[in-house]
Amino acid sequence: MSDIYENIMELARRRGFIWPASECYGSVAGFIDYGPLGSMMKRRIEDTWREFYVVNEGYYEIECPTIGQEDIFIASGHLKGFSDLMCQCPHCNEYLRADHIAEGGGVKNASSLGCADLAREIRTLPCPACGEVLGDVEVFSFNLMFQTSIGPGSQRKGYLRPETAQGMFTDFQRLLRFYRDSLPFGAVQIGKSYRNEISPRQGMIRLREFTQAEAEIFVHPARKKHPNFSRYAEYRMPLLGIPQQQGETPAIVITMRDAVDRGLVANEYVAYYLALTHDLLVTVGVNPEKLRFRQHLPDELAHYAEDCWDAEILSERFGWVETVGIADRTDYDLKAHGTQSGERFTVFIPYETPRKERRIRVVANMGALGPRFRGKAKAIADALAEAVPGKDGVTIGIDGEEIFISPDLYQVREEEVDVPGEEVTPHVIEPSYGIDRMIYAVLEHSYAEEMVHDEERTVLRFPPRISPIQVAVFPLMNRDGLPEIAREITTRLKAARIMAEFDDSGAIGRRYRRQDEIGTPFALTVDYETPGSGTVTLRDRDSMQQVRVRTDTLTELIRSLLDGSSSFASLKSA
RNA sequence: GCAUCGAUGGUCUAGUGGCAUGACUUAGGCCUUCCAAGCCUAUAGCCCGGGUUCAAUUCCCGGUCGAUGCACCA
Repeated sequence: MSDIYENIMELARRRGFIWPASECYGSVAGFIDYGPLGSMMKRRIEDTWREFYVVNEGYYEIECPTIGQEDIFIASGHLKGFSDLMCQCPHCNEYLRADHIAEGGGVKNASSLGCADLAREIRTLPCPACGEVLGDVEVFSFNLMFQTSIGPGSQRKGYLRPETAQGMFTDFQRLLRFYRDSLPFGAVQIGKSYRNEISPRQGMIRLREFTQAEAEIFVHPARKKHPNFSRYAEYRMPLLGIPQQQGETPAIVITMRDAVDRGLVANEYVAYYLALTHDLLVTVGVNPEKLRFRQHLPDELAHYAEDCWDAEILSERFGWVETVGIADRTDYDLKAHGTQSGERFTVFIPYETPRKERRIRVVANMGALGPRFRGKAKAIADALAEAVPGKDGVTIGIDGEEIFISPDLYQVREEEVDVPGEEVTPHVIEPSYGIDRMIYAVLEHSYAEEMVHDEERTVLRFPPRISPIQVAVFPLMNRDGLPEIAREITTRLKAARIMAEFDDSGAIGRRYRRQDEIGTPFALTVDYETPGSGTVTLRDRDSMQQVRVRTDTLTELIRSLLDGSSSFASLKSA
C-alpha cells in the first residue's frame, strides 16, 4: 500500500528534512538525522514552543546533562519502573514478559518477585507462544534506559535520561532561590532523551533518541487556580474525558471554564495547559480537525497523578498518536527526590499572620539523667521530646531496650509559640511534548498533492513561521541585469534576518514548484518591470496568486506576512 | 526479538552467473517575458560481511534497514 506516509518520508529524505542516521554504515532503527531543512524547521517549532512557555508564561529554560547518575533514577522510579522482567522461551526463542506468564499461571504480584524467584515460578508453565512447558529458563530484567559508566574503571553507573523532567526536579532548590522563594514558578527544558525501545518500528514516531520539550510548573497544592486563567477560560475545544470514553460518546466541545466547573478537568492549571497546548499545536501547523485531548482512564493513570490528558494527533498511517502529555503529578517527584537525597524539596509558605499554637514540650532534666544513664542520656532526652508521658512517667525504647523514666527526670511544659508559616511540598503540573512527533504531524497535515494544469503539484502548507525557507527570490530571466537585482534583494532580506533563498536555475515554474515542495510560503520575482517601477511580484504558495509590491518596503512587508500581522489576501497590487 | 516479504544512481524503476536499463531530479550550456516546456552535455547506482564459482548485483549463509503479522511499548 502506498500511503501518504511513504510519500512524505520520500520527500523528507529527498529534500533534506529527515534522513536515516549514519547511513554510510547502515542505519540503526530508532535513530534519525535532521537534514538542513529539517533542522531549521525543528528549530522554528522549538522557538514557537519557547515563545509560548518561556516568553509568555515566564518559565525560564534550563539545560541539564543528558547523562544522570544512578540516584536520580532510583528516586524517579525509572530504574525499577522502567524495567520489564523478560525471558526467552528455550523452544521457540520468543521473548516474553516473565511476570505476565506468572500472573497468567495464578502467581500473585509476580512483578515484585526477583529474577530467580520468578524463574522458579514459571518453569512449570507453558509458553504462551508455542505451548511447550518453559522448563529451565533465565529471567532477566530489561531496562529501557541506556546505561553507561562515568569515568574510567566503570565504578560509577550513569544512565542516559529517559526524560528531561528530572533536571527540573534535581535543580529544584536552585530554581526556588532563582524565583525568590515563592510559588508558583516553572522551568522548562528542550532536549534529547533516550529510551532503548525493544523494537522501534514506526519511523520517526518511536525513536530511541528523541527531543522533548517539558515544563515543570510548581504550584501550591491548595492553590490550583492559574493566575492568568482568563486568557483561556473561554477557549473552546473538544475533550474526550473519562465519561465520554466509558460511555463511548464523542468528545464534548466545551470551554475551559466549564470543563473545570463541571469537574471534567481537575483544576485550572491542567485546563489552562490543555488550551495552551491546543493553541500551540494549531499554531505550528497541526490540523485542529485531527487533534483531540483524551483523558487517562483510571487504570492508565499513574497512582500518584491527580489528572492526566494526552494530546493525540491523527495520522493516516499511525492512527491517534500521543504527542503531548499534560499531568498533575502532585508532590510525587519532589517527595521522592527529598527522600532519596535527604535534601529539602519544600517551600516555606509564611502565614498571613503568624499562628499561635499551644505546644506541649517534654524537657529532660539533664542534671539527673546524665549521671544515671551516662552514655544513653542524650538518646533518652531526644526520645522524651517525642514522647507523650502519662501521669506516672513514661516508658521509652532505646535500641530495643525498654527504659522506664519517672516523672522527676523531666518536666512537661505547656507553652504558646508563634508559628510563622509551614513547609509545603509543591505540586507539579507537567506538560510534556514529543517534538519529533509534532514535526511528523505537521509534515503529514501540511502535505498536499493537487492537480494544476494537468500536472501534479506537491506542496507543504506550513504556517509561514515554521517554513525553513521564508521567501524565495527569482530573476524572471537569467540576463538583462535581473539576477543582480534579485541578488541585491536577497541580501537585503537576509540582513533583516529573513531566511531568503536566491534561485536562478531552470524555468520560473520549476522554481516555484521547488519551493512549494519545501513549504516556502512566498516567492518574489524580479521581472522586466522591476528596474523601471521599483516593484516585484509576490507570489503566495497556497493560492499561487501574485501581486506587485514595492521593493523599498519589502523587508517590512515580508516580516509582517511571516509573523502573521498581515495576510497575503489583504494585499493590493502596488 | 520471532515469522514472511523486500533492498539497483539523489528519487522511482527495468534487468541479469560475464558491458547494468529508462524516467525524473541535480549541475553546466543553448533557448525561454511568470507556474515542473524543449535541445545538448555532465555527475551519479546493484545495502553490508562471508561462502560457492574462472567469474556473484544475481545463487547460499549471516547481518543491517524497511514493510506486514505476532510479541513489547512513557
